[in-house]
Amino acid sequence: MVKTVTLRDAWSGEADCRNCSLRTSVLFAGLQERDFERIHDPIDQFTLKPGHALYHAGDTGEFMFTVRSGACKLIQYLPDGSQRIVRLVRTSDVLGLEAILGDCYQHEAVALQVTEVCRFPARMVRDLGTENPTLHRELMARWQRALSEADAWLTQLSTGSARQRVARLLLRLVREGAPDECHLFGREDLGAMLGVTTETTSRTIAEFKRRRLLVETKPNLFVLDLPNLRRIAEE
Amino acid sequence: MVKTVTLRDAWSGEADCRNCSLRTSVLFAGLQERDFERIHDPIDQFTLKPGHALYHAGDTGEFMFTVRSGACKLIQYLPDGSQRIVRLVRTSDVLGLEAILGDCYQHEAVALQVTEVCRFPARMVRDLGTENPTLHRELMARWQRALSEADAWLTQLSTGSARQRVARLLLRLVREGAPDECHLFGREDLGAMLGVTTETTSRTIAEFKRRRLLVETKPNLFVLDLPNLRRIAEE
DNA sequence: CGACCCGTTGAGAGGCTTCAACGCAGGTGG
DNA sequence: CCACCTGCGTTGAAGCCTCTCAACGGGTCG
Repeated sequence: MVKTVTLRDAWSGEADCRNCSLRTSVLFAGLQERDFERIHDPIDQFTLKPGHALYHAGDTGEFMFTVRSGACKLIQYLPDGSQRIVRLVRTSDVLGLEAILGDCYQHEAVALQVTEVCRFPARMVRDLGTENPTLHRELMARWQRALSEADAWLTQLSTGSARQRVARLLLRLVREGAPDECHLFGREDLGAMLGVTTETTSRTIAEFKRRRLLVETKPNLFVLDLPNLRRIAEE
Repeated sequence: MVKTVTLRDAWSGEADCRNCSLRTSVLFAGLQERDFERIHDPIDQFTLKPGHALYHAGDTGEFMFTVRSGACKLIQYLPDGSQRIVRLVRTSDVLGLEAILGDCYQHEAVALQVTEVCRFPARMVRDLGTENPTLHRELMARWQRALSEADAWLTQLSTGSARQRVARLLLRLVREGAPDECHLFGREDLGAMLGVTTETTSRTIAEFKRRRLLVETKPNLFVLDLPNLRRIAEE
């Protein structure tokens, strides 16, 4: 299911951070011109196909990544072999923070869609971070955000009935810009995010569709009935 | 249930960080003498009784805390009013990391046992951290540890049958020094950690006791049958 | 002694899982 | 070009697990 791909195959060019279109929202937002001059290692861009892994749990973490577009799931495996998705990483999020500490990756990172990422050496961030207070702060903020996300997954997506969980997940998947639209992933992945089976997920979503809480406009693109979904999520 | 206590009532003295018995394992492990000279604000110690809150979600986070002994639960509430325990904080752990960023507290922190904490201003850590690479690194490591804990709670304690969850929680509660002993909390708290009801938790633990997987030596102190509990946890 | 909290246990209902089957789409190969 | 296969979403039926509501006993504290 998960294809192990050499990143060589996915290479799509060298990044130009100074002129990055995400420059304001990205980890390096606070860097000045003199900081960029200190970046000597090349920063590469990659394009991942759905199902392809960016890294595996236990790999030595030499690199960190910024997601430019698309989405990745962070997976942890249970002793019995089943998997649980512990977080989603989307545009402008950072992958592999643990590499700064020299830890190995804690999850398997797998693309859910076509996903573009920038890769940079963790050592570079470590060095810049000790001298640049803005980056230092930004790093802590990223960790805190990841932690808040983790807590939210526990309280919102792993608590309550399957119907509530699905509703809460749908509401979390909408993005600014299209506040009532939502792109859905495969039922198996949704189930692994919610801690329920594929069948239960499918049944619940099918029921939502029948009740017009979800309307499929294009394949896998849904318009949400926000008020009623919120009601279900909270009841 | 949760008593809101002014910390004034729980004050138990001023800390002497230089001679702290936890000095080597605590956030300030890397501080040098010259760093301590820069600490002018007093660092107070408090002793909390079970059920008493250290801070509430949404409070402005001015302080951080180190747990010297005991244990606190970090609670988040769901829209319907039910609560979920998202993490435990125990000896030498840090509470309120988010305060460094100026965020308000994300959880309600409530003592599960008699708990001693040291309180220090977040601003102090922020200032020391920007100039002290060791502390800087230690802070990131603390965040990473919290994140790993959060992921583990999701995959181990919120996945699988109630029997598996209880077994995994028991195995997580043993501490170095007494590798097969474990102090249990109230059934309601255990349930809130596992995402199951009080009754299910009670039934499961009672069943474990009947099957001799748990033997109560003192009130609420249990000796564990590690091999068999591991088997249940992983099956 | 009575009130209360907490852990335990029972009975019934409901929800989720499990196992199985089916249809549909896309891709492959004859 | 079409038959075939495979992956995925859906649906059904049965069984099990967990929740819900309720009751009971032991302990503590006023």
